[in-house]
Amino acid sequence: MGITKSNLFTEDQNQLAKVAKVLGHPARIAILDVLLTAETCICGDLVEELGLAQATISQHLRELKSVGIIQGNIEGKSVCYCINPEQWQYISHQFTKMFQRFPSSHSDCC
Amino acid sequence: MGITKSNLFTEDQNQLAKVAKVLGHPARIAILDVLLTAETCICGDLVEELGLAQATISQHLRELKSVGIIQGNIEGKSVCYCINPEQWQYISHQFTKMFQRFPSSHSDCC
DNA sequence: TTTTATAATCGTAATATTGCAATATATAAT
DNA sequence: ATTATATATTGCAATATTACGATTATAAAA
Repeated sequence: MGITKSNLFTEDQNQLAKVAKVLGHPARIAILDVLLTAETCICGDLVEELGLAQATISQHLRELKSVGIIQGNIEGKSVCYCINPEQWQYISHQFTKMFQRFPSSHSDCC
Repeated sequence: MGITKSNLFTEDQNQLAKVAKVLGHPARIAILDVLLTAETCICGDLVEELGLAQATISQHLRELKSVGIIQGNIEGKSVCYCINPEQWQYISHQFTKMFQRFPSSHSDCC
């Protein structure tokens, strides 16, 4: 086994899970933290900021790009990464929609 | 390797990533969907609703419980699962806080 | 007590993820 | 053209996850 049975679930469920999975690593949250904090877009300084090898950072960046939440633009011999505004909003909305389905005024159930 | 270097990151980053990781599987999103939809708390009907084996569902439930987002109460010989209101709110707030750090009126950067 | 029903746990195979060194690629500088 | 710098990709070892059959634990029912 070891393979997720995506066919059992809806498109929405698979998509939300995929984004959550990408957010499910502290290095990737840390990368987003850096991109959110820096007023200007940070490039490969990420390798110095976080204490991971260059190859590892590059891999995490690729995963973040895979769900479109960040984008990278080549700038000379380095690459400038930043949040992708549209996709950030979209993903934010998807999570918010789910969280809001549970009324905040809900007493304990079973 | 294969082991996440949690020591490199902040407590907040590790915690948010941990919750996101738990949400990062469609079966677990589907379980939350069921719990959000059912007006009353659903128990092991989850096994029938989703098409996964009982052992697999039980494992996913344990992971959801591990971050406190759901709770299970023994009811006779079955177990009633439901959303944990306080933790749901807390987790919702953590995600919202992160998403709101990026101003919605942000033009493309680099 | 024995049986039945429900859910958790154990053991295990298949697959995925994490991390890094080494290498490849691409652009800038000399 | 050669060298230096920055990033991506490849290959691989260690570890984690997914899924399920088999077993165990618990409690209701007979």
